[in-house]
Amino acid sequence: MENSISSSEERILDAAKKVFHCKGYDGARMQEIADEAGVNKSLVHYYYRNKDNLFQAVFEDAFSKLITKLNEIFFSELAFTTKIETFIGYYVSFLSQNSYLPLFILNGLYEKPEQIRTMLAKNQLLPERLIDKIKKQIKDELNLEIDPFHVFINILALSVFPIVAKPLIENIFGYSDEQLNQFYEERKTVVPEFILNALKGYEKKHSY
Amino acid sequence: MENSISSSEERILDAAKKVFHCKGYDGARMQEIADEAGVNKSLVHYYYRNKDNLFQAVFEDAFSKLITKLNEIFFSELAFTTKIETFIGYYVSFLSQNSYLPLFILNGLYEKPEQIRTMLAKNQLLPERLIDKIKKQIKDELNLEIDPFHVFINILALSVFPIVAKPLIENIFGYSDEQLNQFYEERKTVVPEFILNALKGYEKKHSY
DNA sequence: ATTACTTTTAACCACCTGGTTAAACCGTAT
DNA sequence: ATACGGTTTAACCAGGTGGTTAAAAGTAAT
Repeated sequence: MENSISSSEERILDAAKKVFHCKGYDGARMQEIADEAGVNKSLVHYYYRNKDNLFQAVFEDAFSKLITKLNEIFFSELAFTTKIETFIGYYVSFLSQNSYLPLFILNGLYEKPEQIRTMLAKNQLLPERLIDKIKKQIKDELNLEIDPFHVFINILALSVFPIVAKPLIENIFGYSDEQLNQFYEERKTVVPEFILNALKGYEKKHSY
Repeated sequence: MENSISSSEERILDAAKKVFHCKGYDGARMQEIADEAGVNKSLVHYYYRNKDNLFQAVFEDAFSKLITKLNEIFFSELAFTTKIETFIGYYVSFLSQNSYLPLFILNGLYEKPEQIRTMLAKNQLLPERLIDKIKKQIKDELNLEIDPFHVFINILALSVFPIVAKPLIENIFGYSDEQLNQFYEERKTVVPEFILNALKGYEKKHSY
């Protein structure tokens, strides 16, 4: 019973993910989602009252998928350098296989920025703690004088941007799918190396 | 005469920029653009036959605005280290004052990636030359063994991502407008420092 | 078989969308 | 004055939009 009940509902959610991820909120059509799920359009409204509700379900799923793993890795007991390697390895892999996700999320955050904190609460996340953890590790393990927040954003930027800019890289430099995947594969080692090299530069005292 | 003719057309284009930048192609309404420009909707169709045309005009403007300056700086005769500082300083400034632009462009590239090369041609840009130039400078001036393409993407990532992720930073870390601007201001020095520190790590021989 | 319930559908609706058309407007040269 | 060119507008349209409704189909207990 539960299987057949949720089967339709799940198929609708899966269909909604496909369509919303690719076309965004405004570009998505309820009819297209219904077709993709192989059900009547009314059934979509039956399970998710309206477009907003359905979109939010899709968005929360995507957001928590990304943020949960991030949180998990950064709160683990790994050494900071290992942590960076682990994070980038995982994120570049996951994002390059779901390359539509980050842009989808960034767009959603622009449109409804107020709901971020609600979502953080739902996933029991406290960003301040995360920064504190990074700060402590940078100081205790590496003895660096650098703003941990900039480090965190840099790690994120170097991992996420190349995925978001996929069509740019693809077309400007005429990369094939294979070449692009190789490029992402390379980044799993290049980026951690790049970051750790950068951090070494802060071992001595610095002023800015 | 020319002033009054172009006045309407320009006001329409300006209005279209505002609306498309914020709401994207699908979210934008021709009526809203007309209202924003203070003209009848038919006049929008009179000057720009249809929505696609108008959007393309807006997109080309935004794209060339960003790519032209990038090209100019990277092809200048500055030393590579100065070049990085100049580029990041300019881009962070420009983008933080036009924070909707990069996401707008990235979305456009996802939707119509095939037109990138057309646009590059229009602006007389050859990406291969750009990478060659960077490659030569990295080798001649700094004697580094590192893939110049990754360096270029890293520079771009560290400059652009924090702008694209503005609502994330704003809301996750509860930054006010002032704090956010200060954060961007800091990045003008932090990011070049970070990159140059990273590059130093490649001065000796490396293998990967 | 009947009942009571959830799931699924076809038909429908009010509204909005991009786009068209034909007429009005306006400056200017004749 | 009027005829002519580009400019601007009101009115209109076909097709699509999210969403509703009421009836049908399925399911399980009695």
